[in-house]
Amino acid sequence: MKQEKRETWQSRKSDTTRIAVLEAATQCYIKIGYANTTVTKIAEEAQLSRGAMMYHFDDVQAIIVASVGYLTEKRLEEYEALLVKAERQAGGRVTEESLEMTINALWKFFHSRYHIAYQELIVAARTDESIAKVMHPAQQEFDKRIAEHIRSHFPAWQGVEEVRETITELYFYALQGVSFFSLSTNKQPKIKRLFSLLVKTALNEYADATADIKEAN
Amino acid sequence: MKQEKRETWQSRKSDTTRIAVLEAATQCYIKIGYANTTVTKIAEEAQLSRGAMMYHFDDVQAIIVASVGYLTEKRLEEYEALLVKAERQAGGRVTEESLEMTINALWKFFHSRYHIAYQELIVAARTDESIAKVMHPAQQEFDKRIAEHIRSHFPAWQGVEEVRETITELYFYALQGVSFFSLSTNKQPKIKRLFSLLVKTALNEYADATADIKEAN
DNA sequence: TAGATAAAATACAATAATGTTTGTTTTAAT
DNA sequence: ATTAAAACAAACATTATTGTATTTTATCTA
Repeated sequence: MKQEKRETWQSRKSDTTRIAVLEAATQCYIKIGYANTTVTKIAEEAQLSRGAMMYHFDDVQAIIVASVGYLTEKRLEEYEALLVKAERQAGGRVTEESLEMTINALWKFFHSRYHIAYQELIVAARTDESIAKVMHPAQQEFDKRIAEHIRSHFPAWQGVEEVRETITELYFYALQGVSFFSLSTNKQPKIKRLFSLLVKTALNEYADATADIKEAN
Repeated sequence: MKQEKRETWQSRKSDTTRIAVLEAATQCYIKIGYANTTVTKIAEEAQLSRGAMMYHFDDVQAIIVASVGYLTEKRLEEYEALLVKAERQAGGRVTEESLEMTINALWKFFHSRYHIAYQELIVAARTDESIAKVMHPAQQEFDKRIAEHIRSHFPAWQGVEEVRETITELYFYALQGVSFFSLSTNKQPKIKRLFSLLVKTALNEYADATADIKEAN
């Protein structure tokens, strides 16, 4: 009994309102944090009455749960935009410059609006079953899409998938760590040194892995 | 007009109650998250009336702010216990085994009770000025103590401080990233691969740096 | 032992947050 | 033009949360 959804005036209006609410929620997570976010504040931010909001979402949980999907999507868009741009500038080769660009793009990603907001939900998910329940599959989907993206945009690593994956993980974890730590300290960590090491590590691993392949032939 | 604090019955009782409250707060951060923690829940967890609690702390903020100091201290204890133990088993050398032990100790640290609780406050500090105000100096103090600890317990890196620092940062950021990501996914990342790479990287950097020094002589 | 003080519990008041109900406006369909 | 339904707004009731004031209990000291 799947309802045919026509493109009516209402459905369009409803969609824009829903998005306005989710954007408002995002803004609340960013500005006042998940812990201080309330339906009232979200409604204010969306310039909407609470009643109107609750017409589109049953309760608070519904908004939060919808936020997970919304932010996952937005985050993916942001990631792809940033990394496609970096990749375009860098060309397809595995060089110091291209790796630096990749790292800088990742850096931007981990400091972007949507990721900051998502971080709040990640933390909330640890102790909130209903968030975790939607976040885990969403994160899996996200990982899958990222993996696809890397596969198709970094063809130089073809044949050394294992190494590529490990380097990818290292880069993600390290930058997530930097981004997170920067929340608790004022001092700028010596990012450049760290980035150089990350570049160097990738170059080494890549050289080793491709040498192994040539050797095998 | 500094009041001389004698070791009276009251002062002892007061101290144990304060600690009970801070432990209860910690437990709340861990079990229900910072966002859902209330004074009522903390009092329940501490098996204390709210009135009694508010006798020791002026308001919620006071408890949270005190938590930062308490957790910083506890976290440092935990860190030192774990890494001294690892270092003792590993001996003073820079080997694959010793680095693996160090990483495993760090892994445990980043998954420990107190660190998990502290993570909640790190996130809260981003949007709460009063928390950030005490957290930033606390974190600086923590970093300083860690640096001292590493200096005195990893003498093999003497003369290559720059590399040691960079590796330390890499290790901290990467493991913090892993710990944080594990909140949003069920899937165990391929930790072993990553750890191997971290070990390899440190060994390479160490070898390079010490070779440079010998060469210079 | 009586009075003073610290610690803890209880009771009270004010506010904030949520969810629900009811009412109003706007668009779509007949 | 009238009716139905969607979108939104406003008002209400309930509960949760905080902070404060008051009371009780326990310990110390003169």
